[in-house]
Parts: sequence; C-alpha cells; structure tokens
Amino acid sequence: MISFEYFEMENGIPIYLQILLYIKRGIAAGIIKDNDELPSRRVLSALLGVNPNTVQKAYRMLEEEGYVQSRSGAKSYMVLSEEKIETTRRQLIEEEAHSLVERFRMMGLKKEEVLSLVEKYWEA
Amino acid sequence: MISFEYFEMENGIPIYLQILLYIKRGIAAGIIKDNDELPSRRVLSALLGVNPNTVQKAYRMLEEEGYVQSRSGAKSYMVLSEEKIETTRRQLIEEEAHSLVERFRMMGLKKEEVLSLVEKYWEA
DNA sequence: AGAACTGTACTATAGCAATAATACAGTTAA
DNA sequence: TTAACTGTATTATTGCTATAGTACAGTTCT
Repeated sequence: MISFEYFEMENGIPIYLQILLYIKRGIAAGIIKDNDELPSRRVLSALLGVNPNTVQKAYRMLEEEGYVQSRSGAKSYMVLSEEKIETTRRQLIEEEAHSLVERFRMMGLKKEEVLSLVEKYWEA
Repeated sequence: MISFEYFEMENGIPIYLQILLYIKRGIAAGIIKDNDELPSRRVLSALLGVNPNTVQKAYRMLEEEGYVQSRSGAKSYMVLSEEKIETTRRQLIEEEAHSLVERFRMMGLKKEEVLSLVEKYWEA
C-alpha cells in the first residue's frame, strides 16, 4: 500500500498536481513499486482532507499516463516497468535541475554559491 | 526603465505571481534598482500579451509590500532600501533552496548527485 | 491649453480548481 | 448471499485567474 505520510500540501499549486508529483517522485525514488496498491479515492481524500473528486482527478491522469490500472469496483494498482521508472526519473530530474539553475541564475548567484547552498540546506 | 526582455511565461502558475517573482528576482540580482521606472500597466500588458488588469494586480501587490510607489496619473517607481534588497534576496534564496533540496531528496538523490547536477546544468 | 499619456475603478464574462452531495454498478470477503 | 467496500458518473455551487470593455481623473510635456 502506497504511503502518504510524507505528503505535505503546498498552496498555490493545484492539489491534484501535487498528488501526481508526489507519486512520480516516489516512483523515481524507488519507494513506490510495480503492483503496489493505491489507497482508495475515498480513503486518501479523507486522509488529505480534500474532496474525493480531487483525488480522482489525479488518479485518472496517472491512469492516462499508464502508471495506474483501475477496474471498476476493485482496488487500483501501480503498473511500472523498469523502463517507465527510468524515464520518469530522468524526466523529473531534468525538469527540477533545469528550473533550479534557471532561478538561481536569475537571482544573480554564481555556481559556487549555489553549490554551497545545497551543502548548507541538505542538513535540515 | 525595468526591462522584461528575459521574462518567460510559464503556465500553471498565475501570471500576476510570475510578474511579481520576476521583479523580486531582479531586485535580488541587483538588476532592478531603487527609483527605477516601471513600464506602465498598459505598455507591459501589451508587451506580455496579457490583460492590463493582470499587470495591475501584480503592481498593486508590489505596492502593498512596499516595493513600488504609484501616484495616480504619474509613472510608477521602485522604492528599494539596502535593507529591503537584502531581505528580499535572503527570502527568495531561502524558499528556493529549501524546496529544491526537499524535492531532490524525495526523489532519492544523494547530495553528491545534486551537486554534480548543478555542475552539469549550469552550462546550458 | 491641449494631447497623450498615466493610475485607478467598475462591471461582465469565461474557465478551471475544488467542494458537496448523490447515485449506481462492480468486487471482495465474511 | 449480503454487507462493505471499490471505481465511476453526474449536477450544482463557490472562489480565483484572466479577459474585455469602458470610464474618469491626475500627470506630463509640447
């Protein structure tokens, strides 16, 4: 069963996208594995304190992208090939690293300053 | 006159927030300085291809936070003390560094991997 | 003084995110 | 079999973002 104990809501970003990203990051980290069971829409919505429809929207998108299989009436499960995991991982890292560099550069920081920032904030 | 030549629209995030952040990053980078003139609401909206009200919303928030002074009929100008610049810089760096370390860690990366990612993506 | 700009205000509309409340049919396990 | 779950679908409502159009009063500069 996929755990949401480390999920933290961030406002400004649509909730269904946050759920989507949380799962993709779990996949990239290897915490979420093939055939893992997902919490039901109702259970997860109660856990996160959001509407069931919001969870459904995230799950549906995951299904459309081939990460999840749902059968009416039954529980939902992850569907993850080695290739899909690697693709997801590469894609997330690409996005994050690119936007990280972009933002810090726009604030006028030098590479060395960013490196020491990572060092500093890694312990916290 | 503040330049928006490096402004790039990103969808998913409210436009008025993107304008707000663009200016704050410019302040942190030292590109935007005290007493700098802002483009008028109408001019900037035409430049970015958005509605004047959207620009007004960003400018109004900047004014409420004390970054901008506007007089009815006249042009708008930046109001930046040394202290405000430093506070802004610290605040932005804090936010970005914290959230990015958080994300990479959630994807299962080690500190050394993140450091080499910064090295790699810095040239691009 | 007058033209061209400026900030500000207002109303109306559209789309999306999220909530709320149901409803129905399929699955699962006691 | 039946009770308790599951996914799925629908309708209505609220709030925010963004657009569109218009209006008015203050300023700047020739």
